[in-house]
Amino acid sequence: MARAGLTAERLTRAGAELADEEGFAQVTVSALARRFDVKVASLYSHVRNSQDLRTRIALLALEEMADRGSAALEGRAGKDALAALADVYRDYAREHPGRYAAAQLRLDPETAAASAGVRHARMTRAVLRGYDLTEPDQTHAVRLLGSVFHGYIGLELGGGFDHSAPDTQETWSRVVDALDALLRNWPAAQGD
Amino acid sequence: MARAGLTAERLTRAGAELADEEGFAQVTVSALARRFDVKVASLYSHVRNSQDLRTRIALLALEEMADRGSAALEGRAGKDALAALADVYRDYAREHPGRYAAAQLRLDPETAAASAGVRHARMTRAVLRGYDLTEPDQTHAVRLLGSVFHGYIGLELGGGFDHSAPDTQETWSRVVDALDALLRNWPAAQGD
DNA sequence: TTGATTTTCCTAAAGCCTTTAGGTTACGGT
DNA sequence: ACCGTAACCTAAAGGCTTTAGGAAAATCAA
Repeated sequence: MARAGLTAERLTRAGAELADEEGFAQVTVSALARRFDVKVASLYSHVRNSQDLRTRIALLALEEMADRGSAALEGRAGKDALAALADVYRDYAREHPGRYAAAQLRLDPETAAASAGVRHARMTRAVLRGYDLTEPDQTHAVRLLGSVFHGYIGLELGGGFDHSAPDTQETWSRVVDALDALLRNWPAAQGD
Repeated sequence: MARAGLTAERLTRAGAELADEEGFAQVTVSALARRFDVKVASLYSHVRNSQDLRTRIALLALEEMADRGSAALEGRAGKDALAALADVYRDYAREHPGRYAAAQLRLDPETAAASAGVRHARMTRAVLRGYDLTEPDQTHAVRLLGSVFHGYIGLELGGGFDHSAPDTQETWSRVVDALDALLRNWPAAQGD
């Protein structure tokens, strides 16, 4: 019988689609085998195990987001850049909730260091170059931006904002405005 | 042979401990049965199913956090209240990572409405009373605070800050300072 | 073209988790 | 003491993961 043409890449891609359609938690070796109409054991020639599969999807998502981020940041600076990067993350999460969830997976240090995660860190710092922050404050700001993006998207995707009134798009712009105002006027360290 | 004295409550509590020790994902009906030295099927008299067990743990965590929050907010206002509430969440997450993870579980609307989640929303609004925000802005601010708390704690717990320099405690205070400054000086809606 | 080699995919099987059905047995109340 | 109601158990089916080892397609050489 003809072969299915399995490949780590094709499996990863199909896994990402599965994640977006059914949720990242539903990405299993078995489900993927069903998609390719192939026996489960066959996948193990291409992917080490279930964890490996999920990690590959995470890396794919990080890469895709980083690509979008780079493109969005080209030729932008200041608030423009901030808003662009923020939208990249939010839009990606809305278009690809499963992939976005995958990207939150905790990677072991070496994998993380070799991943597109470092590009993300660089991009955030690039945005912050548009503001006047001293070095230690820049790190605090990187963490704050990461927290807001990750936190907001997580809550919005999880339906945490479903039962309150103003629509989430409005809040999102106001949050970006607020971050811009904050970075433009970053408070000095408080005396104790 | 003597009975184990199972109860939905005891199972929930033990499940919460299991979550803190091994991670929320490792909370399974089987693991819990092993803890009580009881056959798996026995748990199904007290808990509807695996999902039900996890939901109960989530509700417990929400309740515990709300209790801490109420206590922390008593007699505080303004930045003091903001910092206190922020610390409640962060400290709880650090002490009880599994429970905290459980609290992120997406609940169906009725369950959520009957949960301590509403107390959390009330507490955040109470903190915001210490700042001068119009009604729609207050909602935006509620969402921003939720995002920052949830986002920061998620990243810190996930080890997202492990590989950068300043310690996370320092960043946390600066983030709270920043939020206070921001709320004190909330930017008006931007013209387009 | 054909034979050897490699790679792909399969069968088989063990282990763990979930969930349901139906049977015992311990305990509390009368 | 006895009786009914939990509480707990045995049994079994179904799903996912992972490994071991076999069969067949594709590749490449002579």
